[in-house]
Amino acid sequence: MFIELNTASSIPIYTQLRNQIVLGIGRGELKMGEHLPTVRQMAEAAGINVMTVNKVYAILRAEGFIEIDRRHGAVVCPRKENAEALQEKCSAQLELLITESSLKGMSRERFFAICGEIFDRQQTAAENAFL
Amino acid sequence: MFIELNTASSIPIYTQLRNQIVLGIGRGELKMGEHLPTVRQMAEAAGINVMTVNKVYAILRAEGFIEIDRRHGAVVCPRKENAEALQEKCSAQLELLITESSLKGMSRERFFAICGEIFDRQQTAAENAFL
DNA sequence: TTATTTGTATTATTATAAATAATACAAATG
DNA sequence: CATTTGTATTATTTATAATAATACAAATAA
Repeated sequence: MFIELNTASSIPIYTQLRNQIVLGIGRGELKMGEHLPTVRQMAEAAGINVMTVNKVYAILRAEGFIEIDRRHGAVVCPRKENAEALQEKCSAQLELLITESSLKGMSRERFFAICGEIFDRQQTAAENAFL
Repeated sequence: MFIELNTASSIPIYTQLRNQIVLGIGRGELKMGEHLPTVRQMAEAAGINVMTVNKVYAILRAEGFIEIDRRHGAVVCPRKENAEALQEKCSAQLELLITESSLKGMSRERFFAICGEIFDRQQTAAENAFL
């Protein structure tokens, strides 16, 4: 699980960290039931503050991507609670993304090809997660 | 061209306005060559500051979605300059979006169906733009 | 038991960004 | 000439991001 934060980016550190953990789950680098580093470990490894990491873990828990055990830290456990809310958010983002892409000349076929590649990668990752 | 800003949202006003204009172009509500309201008109209509609108127009120009004529205001004129840079940004966002969606139980078929609908809507919008 | 580690709550401080406000100015228009 | 355009400037207020230094209850391991 590589974490790489860009402090020069306009994207807040806690958002970058949140996104990379979600991507790590999707890629299968973080498997179901696996433990994340403790907030203090993660903070030291990433060179950021403990409370920033704590904020990220709290967000991921609220979003239903992890559960938090006091003693053993955060555990990867994707739940499907707020599924509808998050799917609506995704649809709205998709329209913006597709609009930007197609205005910049990306064809429908190329867009679908990129989506297909991403889905394929995640399917194999999900299969490996149960070995 | 409806502009609806949510000042209670965590998304900055200037980002909301920028996104809605881009979506308006994609939907064909803003046609090629059409004039946007002047910064002062837009500011009054949306109930926000002139400089906030100016910031949005400057961003849209830098992204290649509009051109700015000093006298007649902003003109819709999608260019394909920074196409590669923006397409890479889209790909990165897509991976995050697909990861979130599929972890929340959205199937590949459903995701592609949503994308297809959006593309269809934009194609008819683009056709109407040349009538 | 005792000592340690966990997530978390609290409070304060600094730095940055967002948004507004009040002007002012050059360029273009009528 | 007077007006309107985008834009530059400067200042101020507000909100957020991030760090920092503690502290504490709960759980674990000695």
